[in-house]
Amino acid sequence: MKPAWPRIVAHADMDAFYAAIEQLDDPSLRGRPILVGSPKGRGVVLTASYEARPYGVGSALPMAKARRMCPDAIITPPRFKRYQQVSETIMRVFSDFSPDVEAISLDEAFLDMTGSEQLFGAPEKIGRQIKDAIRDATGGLTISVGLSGTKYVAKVASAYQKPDGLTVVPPSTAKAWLAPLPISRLWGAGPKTQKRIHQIGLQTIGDVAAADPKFLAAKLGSAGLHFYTLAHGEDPRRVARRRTSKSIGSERTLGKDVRTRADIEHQLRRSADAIGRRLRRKHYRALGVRVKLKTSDFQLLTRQRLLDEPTDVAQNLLSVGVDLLHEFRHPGPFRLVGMAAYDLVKADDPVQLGLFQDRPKRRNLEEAIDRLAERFGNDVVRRAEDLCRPQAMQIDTNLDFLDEDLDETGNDDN
DNA sequence: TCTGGGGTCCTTACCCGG
DNA sequence: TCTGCCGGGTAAGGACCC
Repeated sequence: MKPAWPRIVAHADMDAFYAAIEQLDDPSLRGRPILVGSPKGRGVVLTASYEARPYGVGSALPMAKARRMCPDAIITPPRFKRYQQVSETIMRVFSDFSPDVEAISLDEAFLDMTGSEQLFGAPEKIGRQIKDAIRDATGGLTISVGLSGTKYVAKVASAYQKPDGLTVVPPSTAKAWLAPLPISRLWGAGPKTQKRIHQIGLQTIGDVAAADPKFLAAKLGSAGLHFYTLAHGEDPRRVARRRTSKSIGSERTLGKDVRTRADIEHQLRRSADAIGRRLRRKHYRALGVRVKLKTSDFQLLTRQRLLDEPTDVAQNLLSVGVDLLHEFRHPGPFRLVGMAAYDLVKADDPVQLGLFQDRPKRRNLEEAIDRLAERFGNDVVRRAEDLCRPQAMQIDTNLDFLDEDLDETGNDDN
């Protein structure tokens, strides 16, 4: 069988994930409008069931407002542990279809299906089988699937006929298929950017495709060229497994704004404890601490600092955080207090840990590995890493050869 | 009772050393 | 020695995504 498309990318996205799980677990909720989110406090709707959406409610809407718009809705607090469980189930299903699964969130992933037609048939058949497998594995949850030749088009396709949708866009027709869609379907263009694009007179993705790329770059910066590429149905990004986290944070919007140093420090301690626990569980250590305060008028302020030594101890994070508080000039009050650990190194990776003081070298190493992963696949690189680690420990004083490798492969990007 | 919490990436400003 | 320029690194903020 000859491959019909050069690449096959699937994007699979669960329908109203949290709300659908609540309805699955409690049959009395089925067919009724559900809002998942905290019923009290200053929260927002995390997910609205499809029965609630005709009332105009959806994700990110303040809960208080959503209740007014949809008074009959049943509000259920989120059960993230349960969602995590179901997520593991669906990710396992995805991995039955492809070794290259890129999880975007709990309920959404890209699957590189290139070369799997012998196994699963044509793209449409692949999509059907994914949908069926998810329904069987979860006990009835539905998923929407999009298939095309690039991540971007697959992503737009999966949203095209939600819920329970299946949309196949052959790469040869991708550009024409995208053309009539509104700017809001440009992945990466949020409210601010959409407004700017409208202001330069463009309404549809087709308008962006037809525009002069130099004009787009002048108006939107590097994002302009990116959108131009997407609008042509092109997207060089590969389906790639997430490697390592860049930061781990914990923040909380308080029921009541805080002003005193003691109250703020109390919140910081909560965050530091949570972050420390997650760092240790995931075997990370942090080399940077960032404190975040949001004023009552929604101004977001941050202060950060690099550490001398990597840590996963809450008390260490906290003492830096408390110290950083002195650098904020704003008198408050604050509605949110948060903290994040950044510049993470793997505690169980002696190479990374040994290099912790040499940030540039560490970054080079990470970049080089990413490039290799892109070229040869994640599994090959993982195995190579395992093989090389003991030897790398011996030569960790000199990793300049990696820079040379990067130069040689530098042309492959385009 | 009007605006979450988890992240990522990009831009800009500034400092510093060569 | 002074100045300008450049590039790297860090910090702060902003936009975006789910």
